[in-house]
Amino acid sequence: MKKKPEIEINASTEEKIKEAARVVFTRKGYAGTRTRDIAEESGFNLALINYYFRSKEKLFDIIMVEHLQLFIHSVMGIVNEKDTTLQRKIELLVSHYIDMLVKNPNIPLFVLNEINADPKKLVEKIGVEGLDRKELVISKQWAAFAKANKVTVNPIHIMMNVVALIIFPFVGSPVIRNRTGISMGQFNALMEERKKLIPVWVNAMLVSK
Amino acid sequence: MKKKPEIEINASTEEKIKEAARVVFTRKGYAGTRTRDIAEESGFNLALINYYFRSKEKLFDIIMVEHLQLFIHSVMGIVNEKDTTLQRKIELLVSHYIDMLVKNPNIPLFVLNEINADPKKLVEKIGVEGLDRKELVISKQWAAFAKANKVTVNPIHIMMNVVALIIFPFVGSPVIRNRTGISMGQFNALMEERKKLIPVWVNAMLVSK
DNA sequence: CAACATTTTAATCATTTGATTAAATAACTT
DNA sequence: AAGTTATTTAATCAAATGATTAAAATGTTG
Repeated sequence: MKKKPEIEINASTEEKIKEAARVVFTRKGYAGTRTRDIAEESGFNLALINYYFRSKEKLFDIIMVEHLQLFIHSVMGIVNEKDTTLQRKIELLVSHYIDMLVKNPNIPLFVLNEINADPKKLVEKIGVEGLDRKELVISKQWAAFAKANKVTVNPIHIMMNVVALIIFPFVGSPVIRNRTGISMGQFNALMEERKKLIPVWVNAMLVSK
Repeated sequence: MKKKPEIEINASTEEKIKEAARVVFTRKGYAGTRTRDIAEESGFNLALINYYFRSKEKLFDIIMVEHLQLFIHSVMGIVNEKDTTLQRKIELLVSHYIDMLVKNPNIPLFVLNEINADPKKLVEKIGVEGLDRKELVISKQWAAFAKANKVTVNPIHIMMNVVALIIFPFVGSPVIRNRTGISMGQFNALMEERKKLIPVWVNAMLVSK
């Protein structure tokens, strides 16, 4: 027989192709990516891509699911902690996501795009349909906080705002950099500042009337 | 000779094709759009598209420039008013943009995408390189406001935040709707609320320390 | 209506692109 | 080393796609 293949054919080559696919797909999107681009980026022959992943779409799905999981799984850990306050969770989420986005600034636009292209296709692939938002620890914390502080605003607004303040600068980065003339380094420095600023802003929103 | 052609060949057909192109490009992006999709959407033959616009790219450029101008020109009017306060300008911008986005919810993702695909190509096409931000009325108003209220935060943050709070919900709409389960109608109602909320939130940010 | 210009179409090209195949090379096992 | 399996490649296919062409249909003018 053979030793162990079966599952892991050759982690090295396969991973190189995936990495190349990640780069190209994330930069150009599904429709904008040619299988040949991935071949070139990976340094391997075109047929290799199909040998390992059967089709462009299958490879894409793998990359996409990994991105989404990176996005979602980590958040669940924070959001469902029992002994972390609502405010502290926001601080953690902001800091955690900005760190991640500074390293992978193209992910948000890519993900938003492809979700937009086929909303239902992707939701099922990440296994989050099953969770009831109302059961999340953070939901209960919000309810308690809202009651105690007489906050009447729809929590969806707050959710949108937190996510918007974190993600939007990365999505709009080319426009922002062009309009303001700041460098990539300066941009990242601003993002670093936002780790502290966003929680303060969100707090200010909550107490504003 | 001929009557007046030269410039306006046939506004009706040409405009129908442009409208179809607008719809398809905005929904699927440049790479995701087939010239045949536009033909089908417009109801005309494929060759007509090339007859009127020579190529897919030329047609795309026209649509894109129109979108960007819709986005930018209107803002300039508001931003450069002499007799409107900073706070009032924010109210006007928010209200104006949300109205526009409720009608054209796909524009932001489309524009962000294509700018990302080729940042320099688009900037030149809208004729905004020439304007000096420091000379804008709103910039001076900001400087005065910041001094009077001892606001030290980089105004780029505030700019990003205002734009983020306005635009992000539309970019993230599929995710938001999926996660929260709200309908399109409820979503639009929330956007309507935001016209009043965002200025309040921005104000709260400015006075927060 | 005749002559001409404009508008629209069907048919066709040449590339691009996702995918397959068959064969060559490398790696591993005994 | 021989035999077997895994990996990689060059060559090729079929469908999709942007674009062109030549001709038909429609409209306009004198």
